[in-house]
Amino acid sequence: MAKPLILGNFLPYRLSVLSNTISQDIADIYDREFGLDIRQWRVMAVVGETPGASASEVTARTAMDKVAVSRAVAGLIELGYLTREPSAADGRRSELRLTKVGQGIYDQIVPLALQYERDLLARLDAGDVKQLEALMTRLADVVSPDHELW
Amino acid sequence: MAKPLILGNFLPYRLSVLSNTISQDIADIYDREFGLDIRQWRVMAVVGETPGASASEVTARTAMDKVAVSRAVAGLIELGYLTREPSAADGRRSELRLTKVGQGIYDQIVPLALQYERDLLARLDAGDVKQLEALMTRLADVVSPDHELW
DNA sequence: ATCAATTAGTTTCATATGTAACTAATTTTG
DNA sequence: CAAAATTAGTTACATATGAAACTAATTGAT
Repeated sequence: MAKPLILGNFLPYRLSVLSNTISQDIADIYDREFGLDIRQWRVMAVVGETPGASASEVTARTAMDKVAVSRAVAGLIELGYLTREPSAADGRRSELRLTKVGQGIYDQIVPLALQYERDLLARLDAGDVKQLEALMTRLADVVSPDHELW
Repeated sequence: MAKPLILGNFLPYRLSVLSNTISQDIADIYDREFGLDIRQWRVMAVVGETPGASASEVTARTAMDKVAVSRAVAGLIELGYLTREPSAADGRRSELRLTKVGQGIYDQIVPLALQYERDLLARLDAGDVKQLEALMTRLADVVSPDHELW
């Protein structure tokens, strides 16, 4: 008989369930504490890292599509967490920056996110964490060998 | 200064991008070759493993919600890949089984899926694969310690 | 310099999705 | 055993999502 497929042992499935569970856990925190969805948070994370980034830079660095970025940005401006200024150098682009309020939110979320990550990794010892990161890097390289940003 | 958060180094983010990329790759294969979406395929995978399973068994074993299972089942019956018979023991349940045609599709997909997995893991040596599985199991146990099915 | 092609970003539209409400069958409680 | 509570599954509704069309600005080609 041919080799059977047990969904629960199938790596892509397990990875998907694991990742979705984690993403949902984190989404619940962001939503409960700050009323943000994951996409909005990702935009804030990039803009917080790189003030003045444009929407297309955010798109390139978040694996989000440009429509999703556009909507997340609109929502964040609406909330008063982001500003958008036309780029002097290129009239098509806008430069995104956190407002004072947005920076305050950002400064609160970052430690929460890092804490979540620490809690997650607390069950693994330091060597395992290194190993996990190496494995993920290699897998990411297999599935999207052209992408050098992550 | 507080520790910064670099999205591209943040494990939950990396996991999400990796998993979504893999899921999308696979979804493209199923869609192109058989016109199935991921949810339909997952239902077929469970029913193929466990003929006579009910929709709620599928729900429990796929991390899908019951509405998604209901719709996937309806689509598969429509396609002629699945049959639904009321359970003699419990009139609320239906027993799901692959049709001949559905079984033929299933028998074609399983090797494709396993091949994809093999290709993915081909870059890792056998010890790394074991390690990856162990790490995923431990992480899954951290994020959903109550779920014993995966 | 002008026209074509590309890029940034938004809007539109059709579909996908999840929550909640619902029906029907079963189990539990008293 | 009758009423209440639970469970299986579907339907309805409101929102989320992505593909494609669109506008505006820039770059490239001639």
